[in-house]
Amino acid sequence: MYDTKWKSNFRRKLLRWFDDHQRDLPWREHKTPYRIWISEIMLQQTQVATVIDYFNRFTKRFPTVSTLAQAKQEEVLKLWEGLGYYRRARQMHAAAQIIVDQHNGKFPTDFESVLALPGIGRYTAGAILSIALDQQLPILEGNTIRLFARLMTMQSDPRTTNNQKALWEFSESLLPRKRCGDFNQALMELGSQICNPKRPKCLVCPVNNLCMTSVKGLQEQIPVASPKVKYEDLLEAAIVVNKQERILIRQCGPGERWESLWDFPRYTLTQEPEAETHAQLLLKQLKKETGLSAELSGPLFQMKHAVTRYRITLQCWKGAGVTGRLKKTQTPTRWATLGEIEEMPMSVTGRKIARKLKSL
DNA sequence: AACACGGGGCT
DNA sequence: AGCCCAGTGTT
Repeated sequence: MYDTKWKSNFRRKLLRWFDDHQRDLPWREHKTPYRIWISEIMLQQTQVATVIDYFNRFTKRFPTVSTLAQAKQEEVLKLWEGLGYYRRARQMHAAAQIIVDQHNGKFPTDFESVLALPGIGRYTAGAILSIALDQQLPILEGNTIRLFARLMTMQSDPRTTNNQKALWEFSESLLPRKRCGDFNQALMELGSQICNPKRPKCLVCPVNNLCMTSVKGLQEQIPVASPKVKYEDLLEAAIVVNKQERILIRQCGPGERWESLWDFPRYTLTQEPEAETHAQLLLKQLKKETGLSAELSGPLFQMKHAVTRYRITLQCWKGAGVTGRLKKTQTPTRWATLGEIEEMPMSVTGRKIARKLKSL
């Protein structure tokens, strides 16, 4: 079934389709390794539509490896604010400095060196070098997993180790000799525009007659779904502690969610006892961490959000009548005005709280 | 092999 | 309310 003739048909039809149907995307304008790198990191687990504005702002401010390498981490994170998976930004910044130090400021062009950079795994290394330099390297990610699973009529969970291995091999076996970058992009474009998860558009698919899943009508069965993650409900509280015009904020440390980002003092509440108890609990935590005493009026407002596998209800409290001196804390902590907070990289909920305060 | 890591778009 | 998204790194 996947003989030489099948493959050459597949390549030809896919590339022809791509020539006519590829979207205009900013990282497709000039395909340098640097620009493809930025786009690929941003696109990890993040949809194209979300990335476009971030990519344009980021490459405008940091057009080259060395401009990125020289930047303060705060500024890099600020441009990343809202994108999520902030480790991507920190690792990319670190990688830029490695490229300056160890590769003479030129983005490396051999697979092993690229793979060795922080934040770059097998997919991203292959994507950068194939798309920017047309190197013959396979890719495998969300779109292609689904596409290949259907082409192969894979009857078991494509995310198991064994099936991943088979999918990588399939991806490699499909590569054309030339136009590898276009080919890899075409695979992903087809996966996102035609071979989508729900109700794939097989009627207009350029390779529908090469796809046994389409021929047999098994689109809803393949790919086999992975076991689903269950959400856990969490109750958290954030405290807005005012002193004159300034508000207490802290920088999240290693091991915490939102590492390196700024946030309001935040605590997890075990269950939902009396509001009175919560207030006392929060005050005790605040005192313990910062040495500050305060009164609590609130909750001011509530918001719901989801991160990773948690559904979080966040109660925002307001502290008043602050006394005591801010002691040395485990993580950087400081008093900042709303104007200063605007300029700092914040967690998304921290940003929402700040905006809300501004409107009050 | 299982988890942690974010947030938003879409059904 | 789920599912999904141009994944990587750690345990």
